[in-house]
Amino acid sequence: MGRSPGPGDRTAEDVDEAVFDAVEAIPPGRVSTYGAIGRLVGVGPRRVARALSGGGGAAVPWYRVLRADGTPAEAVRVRQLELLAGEGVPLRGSRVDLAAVGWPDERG
DNA sequence: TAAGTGACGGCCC
DNA sequence: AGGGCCGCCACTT
Repeated sequence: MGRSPGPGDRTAEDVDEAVFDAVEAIPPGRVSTYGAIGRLVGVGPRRVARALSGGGGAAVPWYRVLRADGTPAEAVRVRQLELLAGEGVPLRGSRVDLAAVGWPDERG
């Protein structure tokens, strides 16, 4: 008892669940980043990637999560760009314009 | 126990 | 704009 609260308090499953929940909150046609989701959930970006790599279910729009620079993860790049295009997400070359469709909108 | 790996991010050149 | 380097963190070997 008496141990200070920390990230380790949540089980791995709880963290995964929190990540999935945050990703499901991304509106259609908008996108987010591993770092942004991580900040919402309270974990690092690599932990977010780890959670998404495990699947999470068909209800989780994993393809709406990109790298900080708007580029998709290499491992799923083709499929991701395909799905994003299907939602009408505007692409600048091979990267998404986070300033335009990024979520949450962090501009003041 | 140590070393390697990966759906990352930020800084520097 | 593009590419390299290092730091992070949890998991695997």
